[in-house]
Amino acid sequence: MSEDVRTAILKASLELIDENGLRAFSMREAARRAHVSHQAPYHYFPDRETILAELVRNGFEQLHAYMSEGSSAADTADERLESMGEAYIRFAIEHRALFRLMFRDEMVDIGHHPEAKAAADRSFRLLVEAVVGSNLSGEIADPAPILAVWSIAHGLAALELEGKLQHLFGERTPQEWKRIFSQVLRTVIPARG
Amino acid sequence: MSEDVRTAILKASLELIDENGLRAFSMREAARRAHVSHQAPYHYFPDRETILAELVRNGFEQLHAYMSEGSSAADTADERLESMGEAYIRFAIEHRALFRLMFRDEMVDIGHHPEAKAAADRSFRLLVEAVVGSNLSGEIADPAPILAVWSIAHGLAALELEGKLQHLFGERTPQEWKRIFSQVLRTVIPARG
DNA sequence: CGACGGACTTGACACTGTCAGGGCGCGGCT
DNA sequence: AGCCGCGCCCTGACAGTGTCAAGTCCGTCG
Repeated sequence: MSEDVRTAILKASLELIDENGLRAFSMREAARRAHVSHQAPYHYFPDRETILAELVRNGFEQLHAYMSEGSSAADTADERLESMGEAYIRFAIEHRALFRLMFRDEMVDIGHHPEAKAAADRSFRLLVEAVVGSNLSGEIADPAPILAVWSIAHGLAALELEGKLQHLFGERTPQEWKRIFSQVLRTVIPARG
Repeated sequence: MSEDVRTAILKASLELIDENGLRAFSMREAARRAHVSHQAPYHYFPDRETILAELVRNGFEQLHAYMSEGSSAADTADERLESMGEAYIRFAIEHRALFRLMFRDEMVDIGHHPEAKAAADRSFRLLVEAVVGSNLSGEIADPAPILAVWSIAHGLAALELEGKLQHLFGERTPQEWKRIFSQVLRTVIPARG
């Protein structure tokens, strides 16, 4: 039965940051929403950070799903990259607070939470494979193309989330994000097709 | 005399986040370091966010100085972009906590702090001019090149700060960052020189 | 001299994360 | 049957936080 309480706390925590941003989360408020005492969460998580780490893990698993779904429908290698970049940005926009949490070292030090780290690594590997073009898991010969794709997708997502882009252009649909991403990418990786 | 207290509070606040990260800042601790009571800061700033907004403003002015200094020593347009990108990343690495603060919407909503916003806009314009190649202040015809440069520099900086890159490669000197940035950029903007 | 207002103080409130120390019910052992 | 232990959850306390309210001192001006 106790799994109910555990999942209720996680659910409440996610709702809090989803609805009102990262600052809206607190252990006591999450406990309140789960209809338990303010100490009940400590039975399942040693501290606040571990609750957030669990959200981060779920987040990276969702991101993985977004990206692999996006890329699976693509034919060429270029289309795969475009779809993955668009999926990355779409995930960030659809889960703003969670995305921020996933990339906030001081809130969740991923080195202390192996399961979250593993999920993050799986997402990273998906991206590497899409760039390198095979499921090779050995050394990375030239990191520049990977960095290019990742930093563009992450940079666009971060700047958009922090409100630095919408005074340049207003709201954007996922379709438009895909175009923007691939346009930026092509400004960079031209001789591929 | 009272300007002393004001600057002492700002100095203490910056030291706090510099030394121990964003979470280390609190009004009361800053007041303690400035040897004033916990309410003295309220005489100069209406609330916590406004103190941080002042740090953000100084931060963007520093970033502007980094970038203009970097680009002034360059001859070609390409070199200018490389130097500005390197300066952007170098600033982020040398002022980790401050850089994060500057791009954290929920900590400092820049829309509520016109001076901070103005400083941010000046930095942005510097980048635009370096990309477009003139001091034109009219419409932006094609945003893709600007987005490319900005998102790559910002993406690299953000991923590095959040510890996502050093397991790929270890520490990097500014020289190496310049090479990485221009390499990534050239993977993207090839036919320029 | 006395009122005033700027610069700063002490005190309080509700909120937070976390430590300490309970209680209650159920399973297993003697 | 009686007791013990333990999983599960609770109440209580503590130091820390941001901010509101009210007070004190002191120089300036009428």
